[in-house]
Amino acid sequence: MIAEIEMQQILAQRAAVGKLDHALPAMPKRLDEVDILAQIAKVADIIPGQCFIREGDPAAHYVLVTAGSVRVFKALPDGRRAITGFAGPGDFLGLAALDCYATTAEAINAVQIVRYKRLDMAPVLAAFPALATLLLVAAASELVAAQAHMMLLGRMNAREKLAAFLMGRVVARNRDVALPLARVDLADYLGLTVETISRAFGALKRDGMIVIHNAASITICDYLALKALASGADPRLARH
Amino acid sequence: MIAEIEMQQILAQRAAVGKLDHALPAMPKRLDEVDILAQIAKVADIIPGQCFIREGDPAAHYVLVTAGSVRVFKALPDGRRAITGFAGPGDFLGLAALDCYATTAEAINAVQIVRYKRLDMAPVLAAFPALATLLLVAAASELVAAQAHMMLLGRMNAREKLAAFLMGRVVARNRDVALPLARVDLADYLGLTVETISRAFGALKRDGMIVIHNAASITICDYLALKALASGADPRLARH
DNA sequence: CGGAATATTGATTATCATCAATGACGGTGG
DNA sequence: CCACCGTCATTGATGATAATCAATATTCCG
Repeated sequence: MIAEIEMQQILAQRAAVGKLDHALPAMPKRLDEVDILAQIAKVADIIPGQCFIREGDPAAHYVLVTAGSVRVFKALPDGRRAITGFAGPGDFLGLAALDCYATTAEAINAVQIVRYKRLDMAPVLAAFPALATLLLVAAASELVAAQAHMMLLGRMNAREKLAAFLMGRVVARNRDVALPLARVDLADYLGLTVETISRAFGALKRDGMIVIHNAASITICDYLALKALASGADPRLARH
Repeated sequence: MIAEIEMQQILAQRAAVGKLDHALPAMPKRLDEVDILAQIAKVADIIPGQCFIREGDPAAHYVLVTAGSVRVFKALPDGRRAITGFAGPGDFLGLAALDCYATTAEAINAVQIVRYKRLDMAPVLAAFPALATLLLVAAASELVAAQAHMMLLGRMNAREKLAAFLMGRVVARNRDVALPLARVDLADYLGLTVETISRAFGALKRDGMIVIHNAASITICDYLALKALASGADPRLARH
């Protein structure tokens, strides 16, 4: 859900290495930025399950994910959890923060990140406005995704939520969808329980919209029906 | 929910006038920005109920609200609606847009706006990086609010949602809360129906947390209890 | 004052959560 | 290689919460 800005990824990966790649002809104008960014960047490896951004902590860094998958969430005192999104290579974390981080970020598997000190960013942004534009686009993308998700959480039923999620994971025209996440995470992302997720999967299967190979892999059969469901054409389509 | 950046407001209001205010000593360094902004700004008056940003339309402008209240929402084909936020003077709209606007913006009452052509913004941002930072902060604020709202929509029950909304509308230590919006809007904002909103109000009243003067004005009695409810300390606190 | 729009209250139903049990999967160690 | 155990996913039975449908109250304006 967080925008994948490939240029940022390129910048960060080079920053991660800690030196410039003068040989790359595609973006010779960016070298200075990379140079400066590299100076304020720190690479870190995160082990699966580890949390590397904590809700409420002072927001000291922007964090770029360069490898692995991350779940981003908020939690209530009594343990209820809402996953606000997932992040992968090229995604920026820490954009949604003022003084403190608003969310917690946790590694789903082995993750590599690059931290940029926020304080040090100001002069960089001033020197390289294109970078500011990139950050702005990244923030805008997240915002667009967040708004779509608010509609999903507030106004869609279980089957529609699941259909929308599945549609969002379709790559190209391939109808095999991979679900590399646990049911708990899916539930906390869609605002449901694991049991309801299971039943919604079962319902979509019964209606011939999908085939379930196993918990982590399904195939879409009736693409149009699933799409109609996901787009909220009619809540009655989503019954039983 | 959308950040109120007073400097932006100042800039826009001056831009709206269409000329510079050389007499203001507080921010003499900003005059050039204002000058340029004024050239790409267009003021517009919006009558109550009118829609001035439409979901799906090409995102041609950034829009700054200078007067009045705005509701920002997404709609499904069958009419279901999710209000993603409200905007007032000083709030920026159109940040959450890539190619097209992701949401619709509608005037609740008489509204005045200033439109800035997106295309024309690029050189301005390049020339005045501080402006880019302001936009970034505005986007970050919206993002923080959006994430909090996702938690609310996905994981809170009706009474908690209402309590959280009320807490968010408390100004200073004043316990009189104004609700200048219709129940339908509140319902679409909290992901509930008007009936459930009514009953949740009734429940909070029965529990002695609030006093309801009329549909548009309540007073908080038990501030701590309401706050505990709003922060999601325990869902059982929210029963009956 | 009257009538429309809005809000509340009541009765019932639908959806989803909860509690509980079973089943599948994956890794470990015998 | 397979039995065992723990985790995760599914299925079932029941209950709670909120939606829906319907009827009244209230407010807002002309």
